[in-house]
Amino acid sequence: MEKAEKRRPGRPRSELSKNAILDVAYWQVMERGYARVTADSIAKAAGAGKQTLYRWWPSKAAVILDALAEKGRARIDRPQEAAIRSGDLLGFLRAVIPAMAAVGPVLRHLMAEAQFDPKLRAMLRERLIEPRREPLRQILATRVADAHKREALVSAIYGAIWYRLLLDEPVDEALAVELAALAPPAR
Amino acid sequence: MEKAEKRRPGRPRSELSKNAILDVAYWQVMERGYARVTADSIAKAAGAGKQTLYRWWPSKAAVILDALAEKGRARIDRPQEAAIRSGDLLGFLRAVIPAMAAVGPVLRHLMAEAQFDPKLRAMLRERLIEPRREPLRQILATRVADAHKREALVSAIYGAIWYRLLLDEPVDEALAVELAALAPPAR
DNA sequence: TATATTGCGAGACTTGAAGTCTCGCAATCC
DNA sequence: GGATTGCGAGACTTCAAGTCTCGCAATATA
Repeated sequence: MEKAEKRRPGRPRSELSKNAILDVAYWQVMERGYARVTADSIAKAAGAGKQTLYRWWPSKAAVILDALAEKGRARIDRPQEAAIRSGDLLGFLRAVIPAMAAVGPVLRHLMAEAQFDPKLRAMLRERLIEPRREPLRQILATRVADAHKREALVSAIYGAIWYRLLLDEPVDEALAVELAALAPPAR
Repeated sequence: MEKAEKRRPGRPRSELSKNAILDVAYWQVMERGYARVTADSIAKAAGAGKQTLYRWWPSKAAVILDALAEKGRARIDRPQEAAIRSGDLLGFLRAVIPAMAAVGPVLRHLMAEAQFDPKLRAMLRERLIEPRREPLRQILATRVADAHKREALVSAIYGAIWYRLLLDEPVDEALAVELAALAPPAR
């Protein structure tokens, strides 16, 4: 049902350009900072036309979000798997927090853009927020029985991290330790 | 030392224009929404020149922040005083959370702009964030002895509220109840 | 009163990036 | 071979932020 339309007439989408755009978006944003990356600079450096970018993504921010989500899958989610299986909250936070801090400047700008753009907000929730929230829920499942309480705790933990990122306050291992202590002990 | 320079030569700042600008900024942003308020629209409606606005504030966002902080003092801080004195965390959150939710759309946009502008970020912390954080610290003082733990809890509580505001998730009384339960009971 | 100084409203102007449009060429399907 | 869709290149449009300029108003000092 998805792939029924696999072969449409006309020239197919260039995977080469797609990958080049995502790659350039990621590196430019890391090296120059979000503000100094433009749709033009991405397209130019990727050897692509600006239209090609806008054909597949609705905005510049969407490209960067996509690029970050791509990289994140490999760099963030893998290291956490052990912690998730063993319900090790502290271990989980010790992996998540430095990873988020490392891309903090990008995250903060994406969150900012998302405030002006509901579509991007939905995309952000879907690609970055929710995928990280679910594992935390699993870890907390054995400690907090009530679903509402659990959800509030999820908001408190990720909320604290985002809050500090957005306000230029320390996002470090000490925070991981304190946040881990917020949850009731495993039973 | 501050007011020694009270009388400088030249025409003094017009308090009339200043107040008109702050007032218009507040109401326009409430009625039209942040995105549809421009420096021009504020100046026009306030019967002021755009230069007058930029002479006293560094950016459009700074005006709106100032306007919001002004109103906030009366509407938010007053009702909380009783809760603060009695160390009533739940009462405090029951006052703060609806107040923040009521101006949520403005808060979210200010936080967003602040991500692109370090000066505005400092102003935001100073005018909106810190003044609300201090009372919470006082309430928690009797419950959490360790200063680092207390600070983490402050980040968790306000973080959760902001996180939900920014992500369009419920910021309501239920959240107040759950967040209040995060703190250890008063001794 | 005279002069220097600073603020005022009005509005023209500059800037810069986001997003759109157009062109001629390339790759694919039928 | 014709229809269709994507491509790179780059011109073009749009829009709001912020600056500049002008002539006038209000204050200080002399």
